[in-house]
Amino acid sequence: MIAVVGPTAAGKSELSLRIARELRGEVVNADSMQLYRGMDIGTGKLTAAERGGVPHHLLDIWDVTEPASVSQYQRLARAAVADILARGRTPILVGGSGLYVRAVLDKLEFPGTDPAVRARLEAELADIGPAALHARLAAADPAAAAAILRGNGRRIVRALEVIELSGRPFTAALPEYRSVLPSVQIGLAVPRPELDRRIEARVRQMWAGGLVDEVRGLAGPSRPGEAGQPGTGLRAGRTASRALGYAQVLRFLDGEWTQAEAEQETVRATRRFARRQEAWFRRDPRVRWLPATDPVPTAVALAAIADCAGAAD
RNA sequence: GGUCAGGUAGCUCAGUUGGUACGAGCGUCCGCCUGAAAAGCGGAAGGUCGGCGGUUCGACCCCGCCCCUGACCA
Repeated sequence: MIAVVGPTAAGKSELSLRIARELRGEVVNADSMQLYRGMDIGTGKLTAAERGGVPHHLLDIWDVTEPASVSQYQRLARAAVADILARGRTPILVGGSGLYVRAVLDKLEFPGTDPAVRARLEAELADIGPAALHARLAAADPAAAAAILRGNGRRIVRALEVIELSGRPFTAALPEYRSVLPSVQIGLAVPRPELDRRIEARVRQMWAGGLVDEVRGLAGPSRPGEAGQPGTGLRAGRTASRALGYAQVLRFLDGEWTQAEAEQETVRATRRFARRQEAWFRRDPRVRWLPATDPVPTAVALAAIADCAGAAD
């Protein structure tokens, strides 16, 4: 299979469409936020028309109120890939969510989770603070404690949860990159200044293109502070409400920020995100990087794919 | 022309009764990342403290002049 990765605004979607047409491929989404129904403008989701007949899988599978789950995504995405392969077509995994890409491509297994245990640990975190929990983790699983920074409450909680549920240490170290099936990863590289420009332009386009209305619609009628009925829509979503653009529009709607501030914040946050994406993919030695020229020549991409395919692991 | 306030990290600003700038936030760069990952966490690099001269053992903090910015008065 083929994967197209890279930072936001690099042109992954556009390139994947052309590759799909050339190779009789079908796209499998690996963008954590495009998994949400109704989150279209802000996630840069291609419209049905833009997809131009190329089948897309794993878009719009979750309601904005549902928390995301890499594990569930992994199951569904792998099933989609298997199905595509079974039909003799080429799966093209496209997205900028590093963990999600690896969940599909690599030998990754996620230990279980339990809402009750999770809730209890999170309450403790809020109560006792990350340092205390980290100390407990150190006693239970020294290796995990060493790998997780003492300030990272989120990961400490998860580690403790896994230990409690499995009765075994939380194996935090995921060293080698082992693919479960032959694959080629194409990364789109954009020079920083250019990337920053693209991001700003993209964000402005989203705001001009109706992002505020989209968020308003997803947020539903209830507003915090207003008569009861706490979050029925986007605000109730632990994951979706934090998405780039959406979180900022929400704060604008709440009067916390002016529209201009929210927009600027979105640009800033997106740039930070793009750097994290680059860092994530950069360390994967299997990624074959191509300069993300405005349109990446289809021939160049295909040549890179063919070149890598021979040595695919 | 005069008065007052201010000129300290790329930006916004703290700070020192004169003794190596404890700076902070943001930005930048880098790293981490196993069921929230567009999230979460961490590290680093950046300053001749506006310029010149003076006082002093020693000045970013005192004095003088100059330059710049803002407000106000004429």
